[in-house]
Amino acid sequence: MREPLPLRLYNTLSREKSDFKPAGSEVKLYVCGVTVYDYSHLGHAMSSIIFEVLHRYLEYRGFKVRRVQNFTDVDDKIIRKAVQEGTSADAVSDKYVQSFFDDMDALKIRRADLYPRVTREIPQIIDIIRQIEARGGAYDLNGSVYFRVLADADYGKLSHRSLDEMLQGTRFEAEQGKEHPADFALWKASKPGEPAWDSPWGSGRPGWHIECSAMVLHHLGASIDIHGGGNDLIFPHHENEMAQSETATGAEPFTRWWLHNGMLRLEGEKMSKSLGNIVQVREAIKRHSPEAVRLWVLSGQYRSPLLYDPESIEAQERALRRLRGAVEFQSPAGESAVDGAPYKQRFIDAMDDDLNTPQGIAAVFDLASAIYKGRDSGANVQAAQGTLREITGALGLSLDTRRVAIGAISDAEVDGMVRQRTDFRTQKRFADADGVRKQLEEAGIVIKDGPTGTTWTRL
RNA sequence: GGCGACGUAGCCAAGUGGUCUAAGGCAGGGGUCUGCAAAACCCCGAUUCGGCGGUUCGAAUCCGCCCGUCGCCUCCA
Repeated sequence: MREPLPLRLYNTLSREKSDFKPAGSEVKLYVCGVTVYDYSHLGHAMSSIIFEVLHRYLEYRGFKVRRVQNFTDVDDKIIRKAVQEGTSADAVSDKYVQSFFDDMDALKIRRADLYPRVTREIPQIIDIIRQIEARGGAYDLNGSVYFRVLADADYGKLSHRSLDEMLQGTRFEAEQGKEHPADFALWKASKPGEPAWDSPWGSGRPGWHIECSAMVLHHLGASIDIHGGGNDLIFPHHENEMAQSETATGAEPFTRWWLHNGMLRLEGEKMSKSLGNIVQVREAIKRHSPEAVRLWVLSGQYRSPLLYDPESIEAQERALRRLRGAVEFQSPAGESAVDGAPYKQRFIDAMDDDLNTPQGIAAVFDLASAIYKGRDSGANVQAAQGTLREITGALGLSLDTRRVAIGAISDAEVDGMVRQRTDFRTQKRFADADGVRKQLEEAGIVIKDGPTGTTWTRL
């Protein structure tokens, strides 16, 4: 196999693809997680799958990776929900942190190495705000602290907007006394009944963006390799996060590669909690297998928007059978082996080009096809089957699992019924044989009569 | 209003100057296997890339205009 080309990743900051090389011995990867005030939806799943696949692929290409994904567990919506439900903000966030893990585990998304939570990082947050203050990047206003955008000469560089452009056509919240309309809160003075912590500026809580800065700096350092999230976070969240972090540490760049995934849409609109057009993960997994959801997400390039359509996921369910079928059979012991290497090379080339998963998956299906053809001509395809498992594994796609419905009949029962049907067939009692087959079909078992006997699989 | 992305077969989706008379998946048609079957395997599929001009020896790929869809500018993966 020839020397692989370097992995290239598209960077929102530079607006172009460039050869990826981590600064140190391990890739520092931070992914913006969810605000835990409700059940997660498929958009969160999409983002989580994409950055998990990035993690896996980096490892596949020989990098060591440390992935950190945060939970934002203090926020207006959490507080509001706590009030509605007559409970505490902690209780609300605990509940949805747990449900996030349950959902992502159900989707077989490999967990990050660390999941920090804002409320456990308050001292670090206060430290950073003090550093920003010390560098003239912040000012105190009635117990709140604001970031001074004019103190940051290149503010706007991530979202590629000047302050003038940002102000055009938009009204920033006219907070009394702010030096500039785009100045944003690093620390919010406490209001009665809200969670609050002591600080040099009085009792209060962190602003929206500062938490991520603190968690990145604390757990990964002043400059990280990759920062990921949905493209709806580019502005203001990531823009502000970068401005704060670079002001606090003086280290530039704060993030070497900014990666943003496209939005999941429902009926042409972005799926979002505020629009109310969401499909919760816990609903989706009742209907779809984790593998099908993953293949569906990866069927598009991660920067493009993805349209939710249950039929599309269902189609992946059928496509998966092709892949599973290609590794399930025992290879003929023949000599002329099928060479998986060219397919693997195509896969790597595609993935190296900013994770072109659609193209990578095309190579996967072509390899499956070659395996089937090899089998039919009696070739030894064992090594090729291994390659297929290897490259699907790099996508986090397991080919060994099938949907087994709760209360499904046992393998032994199926085997018994299949034997009985074979007896009927031997006796040419086809009506009885078909009756058994129908029964099995209703239980989700598919019968296949081949030259070497009858096999069955669960759908 | 400002900034940006996209429009490729019935559907999803790669390809961004010649190897494209355009990957891969789903659906559809034909076939193999089978007692009949099968959601299993094999074969077939756009002379064409939203529209109109232009650049070029050559464009789905570059430029301009138009039409359409979407995202950010406010909480958001």
